[in-house]
Amino acid sequence: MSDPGFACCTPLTGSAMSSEQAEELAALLKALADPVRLRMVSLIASSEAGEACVCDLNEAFDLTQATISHHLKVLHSAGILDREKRGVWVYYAVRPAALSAVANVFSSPALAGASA
Amino acid sequence: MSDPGFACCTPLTGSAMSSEQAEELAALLKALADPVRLRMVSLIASSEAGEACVCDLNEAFDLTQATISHHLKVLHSAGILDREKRGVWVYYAVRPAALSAVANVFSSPALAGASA
DNA sequence: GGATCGTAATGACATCCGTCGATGTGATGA
DNA sequence: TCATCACATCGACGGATGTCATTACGATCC
Repeated sequence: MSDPGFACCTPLTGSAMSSEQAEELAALLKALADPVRLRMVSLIASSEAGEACVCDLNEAFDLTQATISHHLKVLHSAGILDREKRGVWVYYAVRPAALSAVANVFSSPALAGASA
Repeated sequence: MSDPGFACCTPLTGSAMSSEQAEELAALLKALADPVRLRMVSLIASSEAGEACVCDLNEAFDLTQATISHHLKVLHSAGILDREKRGVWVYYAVRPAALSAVANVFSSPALAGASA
């Protein structure tokens, strides 16, 4: 198609990121790409015990309890939050590995190209 | 309402992340939370010159040129890609600051809680 | 100047996502 | 046992998003 006989620009190294890896990372980012969920993770992570129960989050946001629960489920399903039921209350805690995985991807020289 | 008379769990430190900051970061993450766009950024960043023209990306993905252009526009609008027209072709280059900003947020102790 | 190529913009469509109200469920306490 | 509390789930609605076909624009070449 069009076959100009020469490359229009420098060739890409090709390795880059596999489709599979991109889908995985995209799922993780999609779970984080929401202001409410971002603040949820931030709140939980910055809490003293590193965890928070749903009742606190319910008061921290101007949203319905159903919506809060929905967002927590999204974050839990993505592997970003751990869920633990203690007595009547349910506590959520951030899984540091998930967040550091994101940090690693975007601080890698292949993507950031800063240190190169 | 309900006034239980005692906190059901440990209090949150409160500072965490502002709504404004959360919206900004969410916009950035939303632009990245797509497998195609993730691979685009990866391809561009891992190219020899750190940039790529649309024609290359057109061949790298099994998508319409219009869709490719759309994704590039999203990434450019989010401040992730720089756009430069040289002759007939348009070159896109990653803006390292945008990616390192994401890396910084998710490697900060307030969010990752790893070093605490 | 006209034809052709590379890219962007537009409009349409299907699907996904955030939010809500209502309901369900399990544990606690009177 | 029954009422209440904490949380999850369901169904629905409006808006955002990914994709395409088509059109428009600017640069290059003959």
